Amino acid sequence: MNGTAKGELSSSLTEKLSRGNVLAKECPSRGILQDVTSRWGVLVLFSLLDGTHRFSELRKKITGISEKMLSQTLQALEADGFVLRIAHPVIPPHVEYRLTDQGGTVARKVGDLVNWIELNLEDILHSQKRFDECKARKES
Amino acid sequence: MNGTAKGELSSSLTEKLSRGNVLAKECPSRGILQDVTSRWGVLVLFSLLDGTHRFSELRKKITGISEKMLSQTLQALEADGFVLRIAHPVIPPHVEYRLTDQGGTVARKVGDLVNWIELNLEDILHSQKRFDECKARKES
DNA sequence: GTAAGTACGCACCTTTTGGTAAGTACTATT
DNA sequence: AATAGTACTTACCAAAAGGTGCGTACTTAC
Repeated sequence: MNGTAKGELSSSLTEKLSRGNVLAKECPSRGILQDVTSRWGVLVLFSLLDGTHRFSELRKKITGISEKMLSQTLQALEADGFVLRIAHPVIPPHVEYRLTDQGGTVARKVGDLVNWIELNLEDILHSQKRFDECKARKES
Repeated sequence: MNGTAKGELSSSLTEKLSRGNVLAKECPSRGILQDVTSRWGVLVLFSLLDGTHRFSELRKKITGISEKMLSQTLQALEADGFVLRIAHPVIPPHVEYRLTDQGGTVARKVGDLVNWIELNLEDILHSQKRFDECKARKES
């Protein structure tokens, strides 16, 4: 019921420099969020957490990603300033990708989430099964 | 070069109970991750961080979401055990949504990411502008 | 000389996601 | 008596995401 959307931080600190608001339809923060949380964006950030990788290394590491999607998401993350692209002018081409400082920060947050899901996977899968069975019973 | 993918945790702890691996194509953790990081999933979790909400409250809070998408993502999050749905058997219908314990944990991680992006939005937008200008110069 | 690897871009097509509008069943308000 | 609100679902359509295969330009290994 006060001016700020969430009670956690007081507006004096929060609104100093124009802060984004993802809950607002037109806010550009939604776009950034999508780059970071997109299907492949998450996995690329997560992969880059353990250091510099070449294009082909990422392709092998992230099973199932296509070249098109890999280059597309790398470009989006580069544009946002989360990933640094270093091209060595040699033949055959040699390009390296690594996280920027900002990228490291987001990647660690994303990695946190990913790790938690990986660890709690069994639990979650059980929940899903229970939910599905419950629904099936009601439909019969 | 050891058995585990990431060096952070030793395999003895990590692999005790079958842990997921998002980097593997067939791993069900990818599906869960998508529920959580989907366009609307993120925003629903984030919104529920400050307490129980009714359907129509969420709809108003998350600007731009359609009823269809809201109910769809709520159901996915409920199935995963992140959101609890409490239906009061009255007319007109009264349904409340809140985070489960597990849901609270993921939502806090998601919220962390969202807050960071909101706070650093200006910076990121500058990066994007620089990147676009750079690209435009090369194309001309 | 043929194949493979490097890091992509492009065109075409399919799949998934998401929006719109309508309907439901009932009540409370005007 | 008509309208709005509650929490949805369903059918239909548009838009976005994503996959496949091909091409590039050049080198190294077989």
